Amino acid sequence: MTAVLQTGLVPVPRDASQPTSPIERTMADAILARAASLFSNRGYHAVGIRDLADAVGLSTSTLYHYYANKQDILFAIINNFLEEFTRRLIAILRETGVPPRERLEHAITDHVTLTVTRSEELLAGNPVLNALSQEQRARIAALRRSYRDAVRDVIAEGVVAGDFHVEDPLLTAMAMLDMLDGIRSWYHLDGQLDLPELAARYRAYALALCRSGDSP
Amino acid sequence: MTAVLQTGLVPVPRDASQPTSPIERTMADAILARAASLFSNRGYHAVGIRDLADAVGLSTSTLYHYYANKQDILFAIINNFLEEFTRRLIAILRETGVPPRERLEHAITDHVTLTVTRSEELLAGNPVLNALSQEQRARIAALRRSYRDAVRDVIAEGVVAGDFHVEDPLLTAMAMLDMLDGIRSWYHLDGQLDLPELAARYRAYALALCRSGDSP
DNA sequence: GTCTATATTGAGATAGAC
DNA sequence: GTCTATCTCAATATAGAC
Repeated sequence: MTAVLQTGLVPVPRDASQPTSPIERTMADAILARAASLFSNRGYHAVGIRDLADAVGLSTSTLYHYYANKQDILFAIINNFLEEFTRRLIAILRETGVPPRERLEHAITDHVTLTVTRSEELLAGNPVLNALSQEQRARIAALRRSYRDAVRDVIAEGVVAGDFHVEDPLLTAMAMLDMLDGIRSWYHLDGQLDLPELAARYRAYALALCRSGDSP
Repeated sequence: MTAVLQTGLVPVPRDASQPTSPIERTMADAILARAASLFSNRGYHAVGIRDLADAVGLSTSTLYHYYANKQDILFAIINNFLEEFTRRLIAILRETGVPPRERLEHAITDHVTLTVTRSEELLAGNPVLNALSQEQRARIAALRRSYRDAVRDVIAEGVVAGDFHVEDPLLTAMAMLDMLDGIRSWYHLDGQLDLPELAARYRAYALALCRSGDSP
């Protein structure tokens, strides 16, 4: 089988002085996209190099032209997504001139939306991380930690502002993120609950957590 | 190496008319215990049959005397734990003569405690489930569903009693369980937060979720 | 950049004796 | 019930030509 992806994806011949040619960039990205889909549906270990090659219409050797090994493909998927995710969410959480409560609500909305719309790239569940190298895991952990801390900070600011009441903003942040991360394991777009409604419910849940110190 | 586990584990010679002899029961359980530990620490796929055999001091052949394959060992661990877990938790959630709110609080306490004290057996994270057969997955899913529904019911009862205020008790239950399940991925007993305190915090979070319909 | 063909390893599982 | 020895096969990865 010839490379089915190549056909529509080569836009224009381009300057070859760049380290990575446009077509290679595109192909590399296509590999990631297909791999994300397969890993997400069948699980990382259940997907072989041959499955990946078939899915993009390449031979296994050619796959190795783009990525050194299967592990690197997994890492690229997780890291690419998490970099974008973290950057976006932290920007929201730290937006100046917006009260903490609103920043948190925006963040929840975005988090839920990204979780639902890009669930295939969301492979950062603990068990697959075992397949990564120590350095790779450390990188992922650092990204997640920076996001978690940003959530903690916005909660703490809300407490200072008198809007929130919690004992331990970090623990509250972790509970909140676990709650949000769980969505990916059961939510399907074709269900009864549409995305805006889902996000609205989770905004309410998140705010409730931020006021868990209120009740007796 | 001889079977290190055998020594202390054979209590008394017993009637052999039973399908499973006492020693076999004990050995089978010992295999599960070691396997749970290995799977939990290194991940199911990263642990080989030989690792398992070494850990219990048996040859691989002898392992296959107790379990038909690796998959069945995984299933036995998950299913045994989840059966006990579900039975206990549902009993708490349905205790008669106790108001919904208290039942929920007891359940959270037990859930958190079991999560922390028996984390090795808690392998029911989505990715490993892929390694099971369809029937096995269905069994696990049924157990989890029955627990989830019991939580939903106690929330709904609390709403009727006027103690809780939520739009959708099922969704609230799912958010709550995801929040609780997340604990296992980051909590370690040697941390600053001890178990009673952790449980107390999560009781407060759970109650807050049950009143998420209060706030504006 | 892509292929065909193949090397290599390590896994799960089994045979058959004791 | 337990062992030693081995089978079988699939998976990752590579060699080398085009």
